[in-house]
Amino acid sequence: MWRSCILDRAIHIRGMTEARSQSSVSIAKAPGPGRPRSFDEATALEAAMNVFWQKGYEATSLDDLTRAMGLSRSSFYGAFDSKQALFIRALEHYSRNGLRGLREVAGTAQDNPVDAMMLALSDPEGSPKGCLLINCITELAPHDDKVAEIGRRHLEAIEEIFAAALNPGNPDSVRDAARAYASLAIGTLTLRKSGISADRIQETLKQAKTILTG
Amino acid sequence: MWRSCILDRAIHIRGMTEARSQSSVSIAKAPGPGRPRSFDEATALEAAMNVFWQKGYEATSLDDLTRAMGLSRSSFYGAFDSKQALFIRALEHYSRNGLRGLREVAGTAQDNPVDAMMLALSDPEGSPKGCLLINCITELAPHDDKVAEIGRRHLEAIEEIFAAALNPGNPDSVRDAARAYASLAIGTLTLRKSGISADRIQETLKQAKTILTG
DNA sequence: ACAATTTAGGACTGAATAGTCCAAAAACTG
DNA sequence: CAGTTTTTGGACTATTCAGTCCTAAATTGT
Repeated sequence: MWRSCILDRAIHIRGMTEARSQSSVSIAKAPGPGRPRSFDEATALEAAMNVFWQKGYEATSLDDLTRAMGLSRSSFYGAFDSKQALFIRALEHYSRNGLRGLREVAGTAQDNPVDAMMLALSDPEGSPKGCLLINCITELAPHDDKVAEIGRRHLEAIEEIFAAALNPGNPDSVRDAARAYASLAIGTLTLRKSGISADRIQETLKQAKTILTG
Repeated sequence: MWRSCILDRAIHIRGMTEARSQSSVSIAKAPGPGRPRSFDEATALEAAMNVFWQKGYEATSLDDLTRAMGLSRSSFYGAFDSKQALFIRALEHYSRNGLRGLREVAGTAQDNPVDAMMLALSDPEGSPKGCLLINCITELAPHDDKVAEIGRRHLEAIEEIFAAALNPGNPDSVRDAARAYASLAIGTLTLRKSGISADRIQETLKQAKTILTG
């Protein structure tokens, strides 16, 4: 459903048969008695994630969320405990999907995984929404330990994928280089957000590549 | 008064003789009749800037601002028209000071201006507050044209300084390389914000340098 | 069909928000 | 000193915020 930034290529796991669909985080609940939910939790989570992605955490109101998710306030608080808790779940969902997508990119383009990863991460084609997690690190990490930790883990995972692509035999030897590549990708996302055209980002990456490899 | 991120090394222009001190943006007002202000506008602006820098725009309340600036609400609205207007002035103040500091760094370290700029921009020593303008681009640029424009101009100016340092004779020929350096610096700020230690940032920059120059 | 159980709708709450207003005080000018 | 102008403190307002609560509706098991 949501494209842009290959880091988060959809996949959108629907329920296996019908109603057992659930967020990959929470354990599926017994069908039990009582009125069944009229919404899909995973879909709602994804809708919420997109709102956070577009507006940031502070600027997103509960009305924004319930509107986008198609939920009443009761259902919202019944399924997700609070704005904060939902936010954390959205971040984790994003990170999980993004890392899977990135590994897929690195694995598919075995001729030049680093270039493919740079292109996917900086996402020059997509809308300049940036990366949700980087947005949130910038907005919240200094004041929210949980966000900081999720962000740090996400970035470390990206570095690890870079390191494995740079030197599969001995990834530890290229940790700093991997971090440099990650920094470059992150920087281009910010440039893109400031309004610089996608073409220029592409040129910048190409240029960086020729400098980096001599 | 405010250190961290050399991009914004203070300088703190106080009034020339005594009371004529004023924000470098607004024109000094005639001393005229009436009760004089009990605060210095430039100092108050700087205090406000630091609050925005620490908390971001949305998370900063008017009480936060007036407390930090030492102003009553009346004085606040008398001197600055609104939270938004003050914010824009703070951003412009920051950009002006930061670019001056960066030019100074580039000019002083004539043996290796690029390295000096990278170090100053990524500011591994300072607290991980990041760069105010980059924070704001990430938080607001997609929804606020004015912020986007200030941010874009700031980044373009940084690129220009890099280009001049890379090839003083023909800066236009190294525009993309300059942008690559700027991206790298921006990326390290985000890494730093996520909690990665200053030492690792230094190592990453050193590594990037050896890759970049062969 | 009936009791048990869960969701849904939306009114409601208390706190926090940006911004306004006014009376009193403080300074300059004549 | 008197009059004018400006600043100041803080009370006030209208709106929005996240979160609660209660009633009605929908579904299950027996």
